[in-house]
Amino acid sequence: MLSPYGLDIIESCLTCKMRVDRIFCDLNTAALQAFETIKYATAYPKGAVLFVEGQAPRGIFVLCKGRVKLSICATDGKTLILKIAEPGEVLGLSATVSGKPYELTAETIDPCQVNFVKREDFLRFLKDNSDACFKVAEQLSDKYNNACHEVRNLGLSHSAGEKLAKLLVEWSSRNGESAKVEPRVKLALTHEEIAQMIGTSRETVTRLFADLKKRQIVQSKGSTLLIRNKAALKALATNT
Amino acid sequence: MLSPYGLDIIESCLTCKMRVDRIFCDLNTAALQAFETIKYATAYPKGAVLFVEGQAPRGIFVLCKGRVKLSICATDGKTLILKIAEPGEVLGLSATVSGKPYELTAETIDPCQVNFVKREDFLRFLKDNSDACFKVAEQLSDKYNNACHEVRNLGLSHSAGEKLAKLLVEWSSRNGESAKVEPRVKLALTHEEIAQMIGTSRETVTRLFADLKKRQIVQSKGSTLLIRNKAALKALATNT
DNA sequence: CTAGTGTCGTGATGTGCGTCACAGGCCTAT
DNA sequence: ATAGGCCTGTGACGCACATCACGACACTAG
Repeated sequence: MLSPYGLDIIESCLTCKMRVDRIFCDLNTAALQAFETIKYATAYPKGAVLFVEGQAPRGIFVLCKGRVKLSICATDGKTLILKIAEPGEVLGLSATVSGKPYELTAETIDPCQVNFVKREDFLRFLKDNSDACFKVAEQLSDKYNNACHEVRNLGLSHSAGEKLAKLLVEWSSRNGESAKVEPRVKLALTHEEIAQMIGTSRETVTRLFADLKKRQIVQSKGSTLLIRNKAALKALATNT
Repeated sequence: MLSPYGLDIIESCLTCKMRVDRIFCDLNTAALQAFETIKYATAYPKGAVLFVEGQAPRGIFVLCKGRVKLSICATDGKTLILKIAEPGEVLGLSATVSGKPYELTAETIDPCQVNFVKREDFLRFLKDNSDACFKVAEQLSDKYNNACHEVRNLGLSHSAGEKLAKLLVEWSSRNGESAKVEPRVKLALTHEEIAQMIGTSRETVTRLFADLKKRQIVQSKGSTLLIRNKAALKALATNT
């Protein structure tokens, strides 16, 4: 089946291939079937907003395909991107559990497929499935962990360069850490967005990249970034 | 009973007076009794370290009395205080659930009474008590919420003054928001510690306070701080 | 009483980076 | 081909804040 946005739709969580270590995808069959009955499989185009920071929680969004940008935003429009969510992640979980407003804004940056579950349905589901409930706790722990890292990176860095180096190190180690080939990072974001991830200005990011290139630490090749000297990058990430 | 540190010990969670809206204190009796059997009631002097960031999780610490400073720390010794935990809070929860290392360091700043529960015992308890499991999810959501606020404050402020104002507004609204009396804040922390809470230097905090006093926005009276002009403070907290 | 330690207050100095301003490159639309 | 978007690159300028380096209290210990 093809969605309106040119996406192969994953029909059912029961047959979803990405079950390994995905939340809600490795539950027992009974729970999965219960989940099937309450979820709404939906598709979004690129640039769609799943929820906005401050809204009352409508429910959870299980991301099956595509990436979603999670950000917070100040009154003056200044934006901070917290993370780019990948398939398998559950969005809006903590707000849905606690009943407090969504803490962040979620916006698709690819065409996305999403399973939505209404809050009441989801809470009932949790009450009935203690396994799922425990999984939720685990997932929330992960999110908390993530947020702590974010705080650490933002709060304990001495310079913008350090933050950028940290980000690049993190990205490059996510994309398969094979010691042999030169690590490379797909730059899917603009300088503006990178700036928003490390809490600095676009111009500073541009300048920092220029500096890294001049010092032979990285080298850009189209839209991918080769990391020529990972040791130096790591030094920048911890030092200064 | 009196502890080694001059503390009245709360003997049992079954009779604990602070049950209202405290996690684990408003469970059903069966669950509470199960909890009783696995918890270790312990007491710590001021300055004791409950756990250190990076340690493998030993278990959870339910804070019953006293305050605990939660912080993260960079390799160079720079420290960021995330929050001061109050009685009723569960510390080390997310690490214990996920099995990942503690994200922060917890250090008592008062003599404290704490109920400790070993990780294996706690996980077993959660499997057997789905109510408790749900409460844990709620508590984790709260923590996540908190962390998001921290990120917002650190990442979206334009100046140190703005961050300090935010902190003061938050403190003053916690201490009973009675519109009539002039709001006041008990300054239980040194300038150094306040600096660590907003990610700036001690000298900057001192200068900011001097400035606030000169502008008649606050006024210090011993170790408490009167807020003479809350509107102006709030303006500083959002503006600039 | 004096020495020692922790906290606060304040000046001088340097710099990282935010901001403004503009120029050039690439892509789509018409 | 031309125009109008986005994006990247660079220079100039100024200021907020870190850092260093003091001196002044307050409090405890001996």
